[in-house]
Amino acid sequence: MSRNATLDHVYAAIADPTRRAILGRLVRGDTTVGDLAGRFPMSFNGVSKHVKVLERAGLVHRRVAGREHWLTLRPQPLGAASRWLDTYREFWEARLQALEEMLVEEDAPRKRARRK
Amino acid sequence: MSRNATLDHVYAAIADPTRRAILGRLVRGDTTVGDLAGRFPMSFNGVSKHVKVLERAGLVHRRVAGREHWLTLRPQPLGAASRWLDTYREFWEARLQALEEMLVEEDAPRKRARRK
DNA sequence: ATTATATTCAACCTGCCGGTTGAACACAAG
DNA sequence: CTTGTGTTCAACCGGCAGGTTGAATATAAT
Repeated sequence: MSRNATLDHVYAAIADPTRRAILGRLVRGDTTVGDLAGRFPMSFNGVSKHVKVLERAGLVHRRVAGREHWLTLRPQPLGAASRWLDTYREFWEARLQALEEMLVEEDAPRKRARRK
Repeated sequence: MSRNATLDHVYAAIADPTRRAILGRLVRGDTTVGDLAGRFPMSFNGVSKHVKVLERAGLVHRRVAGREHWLTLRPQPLGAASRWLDTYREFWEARLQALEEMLVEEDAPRKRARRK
């Protein structure tokens, strides 16, 4: 339950394109809030809030250095998120649904006719 | 851009524990809205809304049969979600961050002292 | 000391989310 | 045709999310 709360936060965090873009920048190295703010069509405070959401989800670590706040990617929670998705991997990989539909809509009528 | 909108919907959909539980039920076979409604401490309409969110994200397909609505898991969008996460896999697997921190907080002071 | 820079905090707005209730609709069964 | 069942639709509510602005805070530069 408390673990699920974290999973909630992580998925909610990466559901926003701005925040995914921030992670995309952070994966190439640490940076500051101000640097990020310059990269998005949004107020400084808007970006600052997004960073806070990522922090709450455990995806970003903040290190205060003088008046600048340096941000580091913390990718581990993404590992947990990916592991939950893995439960379903076999299902989308096999794509049994699509195959089954083809059978239902094309072959099945023939099969039924044959059985009769 | 239009693909990202889908990714937004998928992550937002699986950020809710009730919806993850619905997917967990659906992976074991098709079922109806009413059946799902019986499984959660929530009104029928509450569950119905969650199903609609999953549908919008392309994770559930609805087939109307008489007065019942049968739901099928559509796992493909989870594949897209997982693929985006894969970009970060190497980072959380290597866990270079944790190692680096240990160095910074333990060895680095000694190193600095030695250099002086 | 004053000014400029990097940032958060607080308040506010709009709109969506999770949830409820009550009505309406569609179909099945008597 | 009437009644019961499975479901959506519409309206509403409290709260949170994404965004803005304005002020406050802390540090650096002059």
